[in-house]
Amino acid sequence: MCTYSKRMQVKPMNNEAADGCGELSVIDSLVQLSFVIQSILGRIGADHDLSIVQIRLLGILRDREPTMLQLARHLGLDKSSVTGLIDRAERRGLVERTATPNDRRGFNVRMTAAGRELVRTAGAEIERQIMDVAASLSAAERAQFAALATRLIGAPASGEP
Amino acid sequence: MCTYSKRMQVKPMNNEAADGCGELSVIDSLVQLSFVIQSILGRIGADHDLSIVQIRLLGILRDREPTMLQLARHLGLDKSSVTGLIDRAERRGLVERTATPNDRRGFNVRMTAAGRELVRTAGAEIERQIMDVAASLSAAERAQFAALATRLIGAPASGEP
DNA sequence: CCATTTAGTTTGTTATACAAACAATTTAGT
DNA sequence: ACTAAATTGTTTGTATAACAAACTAAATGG
Repeated sequence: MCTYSKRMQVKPMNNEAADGCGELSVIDSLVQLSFVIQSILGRIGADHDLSIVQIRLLGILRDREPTMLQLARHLGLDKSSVTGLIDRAERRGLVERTATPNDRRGFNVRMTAAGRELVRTAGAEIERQIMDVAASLSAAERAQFAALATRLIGAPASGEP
Repeated sequence: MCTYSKRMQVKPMNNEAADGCGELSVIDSLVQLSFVIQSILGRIGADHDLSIVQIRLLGILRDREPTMLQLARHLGLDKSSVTGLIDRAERRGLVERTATPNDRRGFNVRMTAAGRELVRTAGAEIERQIMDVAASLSAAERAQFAALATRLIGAPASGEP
């Protein structure tokens, strides 16, 4: 038997690895694939002292300057968690709080030049490593995969409105 | 432009959502998909007071009784981290340390009945929610997706031997 | 102009992860 | 057999991460 128990693992225990296991179910393949990708993100993040949440933060700030609360919503975190997240990022000079025009309470969060630089290099590494994974498919298959995955992502995911 | 900056986000900021964005690149689709899945795992885990690592732990223990060190390797954690992980799981009665036959230093870690019960219910919920996501594809497309994903997972992922 | 929201921070608690130092065993070398 | 070296886990100290509840300051609505 080779399905269920593998679902939660990044890598199978023995080296009767992915192939020795035949075709995975959609569910298993989705879960395992997510761990493979997250593990790449985590490893490259760690190389640059970035957690996955920080990587996501920088990704969001790439073309936006949201308020703390907007960040909290988009990251799915409590606002108090975002305070700490931004504190640490700001201490490292990756990000800065700027005053908002109309509201003297809130800030907008903006990425600094240093932050952009870091995103650029880390992003390139991530791109490279994921491309390595994707290289096991032909160009046509990759396109097909991307098309299917895009539709999967489009699904409401059983949460918010 | 709609590719790069979206890569690190779970959900796009505005609701010009996934569709409004056209086809994602393989890289973007992989990263986003991984966040969708991880978010499901995280949410259901949270419902049962389980972190994603704990979910993985229970998944591994489903059909194995590894030593602490084996667990550390398979989870990609330091051995000292595993001590804490197992301590907490043991305190909750999900897991227990058992003596190993030949080595008086080490233990094997075994899931308890309570642990199995929890895995069963949480696993079913995860399965359901991921199936909801997968439901946006036809059965044939799901099979196709699973086939492609299985091959992606088979790729060495640029780490260990 | 006061009552209520709203935006963020502070405080306290818990989980998580690592590294370095340590204890107890096992394994090797001779 | 007996010591030296390696292995298995735990402990200790530090940092990040996340939450919830209490709190401050500013905006909004009657």
